Amino acid sequence: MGRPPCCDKIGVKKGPWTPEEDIILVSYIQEHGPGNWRAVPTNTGLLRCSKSCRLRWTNYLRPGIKRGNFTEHEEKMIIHLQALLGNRWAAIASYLPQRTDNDIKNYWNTHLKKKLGKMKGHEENGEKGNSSDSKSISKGQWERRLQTDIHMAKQALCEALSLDKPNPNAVESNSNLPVVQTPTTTTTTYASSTENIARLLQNWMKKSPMNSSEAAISSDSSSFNNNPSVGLMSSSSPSEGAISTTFLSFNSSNSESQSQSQSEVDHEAMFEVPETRIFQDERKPVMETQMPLSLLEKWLLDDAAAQGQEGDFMDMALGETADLF
DNA sequence: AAAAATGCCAACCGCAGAGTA
DNA sequence: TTACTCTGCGGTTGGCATTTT
Repeated sequence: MGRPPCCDKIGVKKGPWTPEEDIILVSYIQEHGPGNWRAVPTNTGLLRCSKSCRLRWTNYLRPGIKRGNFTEHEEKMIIHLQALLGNRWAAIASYLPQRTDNDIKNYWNTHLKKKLGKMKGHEENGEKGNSSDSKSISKGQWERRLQTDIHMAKQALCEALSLDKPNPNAVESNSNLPVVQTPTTTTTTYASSTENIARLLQNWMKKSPMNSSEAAISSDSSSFNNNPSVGLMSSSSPSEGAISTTFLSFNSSNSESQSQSQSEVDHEAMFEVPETRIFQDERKPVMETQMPLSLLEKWLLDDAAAQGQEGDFMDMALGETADLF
């Protein structure tokens, strides 16, 4: 018996989402929280498969997503992370809390790959004289890189496990984070759509007998706490107080790490509506939103420094990209 | 101004792993 | 243990937008 299709192809709509569909989906998630995607199409009447709903939410409708141009720093992050992690876009995206894996993947495929390709070509032209040397070096570097990747994976695992405990450095290191700023003024065709959604959503909120925060509180608390670290804070007692604490922690973590960027991000104005911000980063563990860059930079900088024999890894990684900027 | 080429990105597809009965 | 469902992930593609000819 073959694998059943993820959804019944008959009667399932495909293609771009309409603002109306977005509203329905957002409204539903606002009430029930993300998750249980299987139930979404049946409960909402959307003629979409569950996968499509999830994808739409995680890649587009989820609050806290930054759209538009990538900053120089984000570019560097992606390039370095791609060198470290390969095409594991979800893992890379976890270090760029406001970006989706799809976004990063697209950006890599459309911009950075070419950029690096050009760079490489340029370097090869410039270094024709000692090409044999560089070949042998690069071979050795590849071996070292593999070893380093393994080492880093181990280290990451150790660090991730240790992060289950409260990390006093997390907030502090967070303050050192370069603030990711993007003048997201890109106006896509969809922007107008989201504005429509914003308007309609606001109407919906006004009309709704129960305001959104109440809806959020009255809904299943676990639905907001898909991520384990948040769940730890409130799952033991899904009381209103506990949930409020969770929301506060959401907001505080965001305001600390993203206050500047948040204020500058003008996209998706609808999600600046306070009620909806409770969704912030529902997909990303708080741990990651609080200290993604510090951890990464720790790898990038400390690890190489601590292991003198592998110091050229960073040289290589940075050297490959430094001239890009 | 129109056609062709290229770029870009939202969305789809299929596989794999985790969870569950 | 097994079969099944659900979800997440990465690769790919279709179609719209923009640029070039």
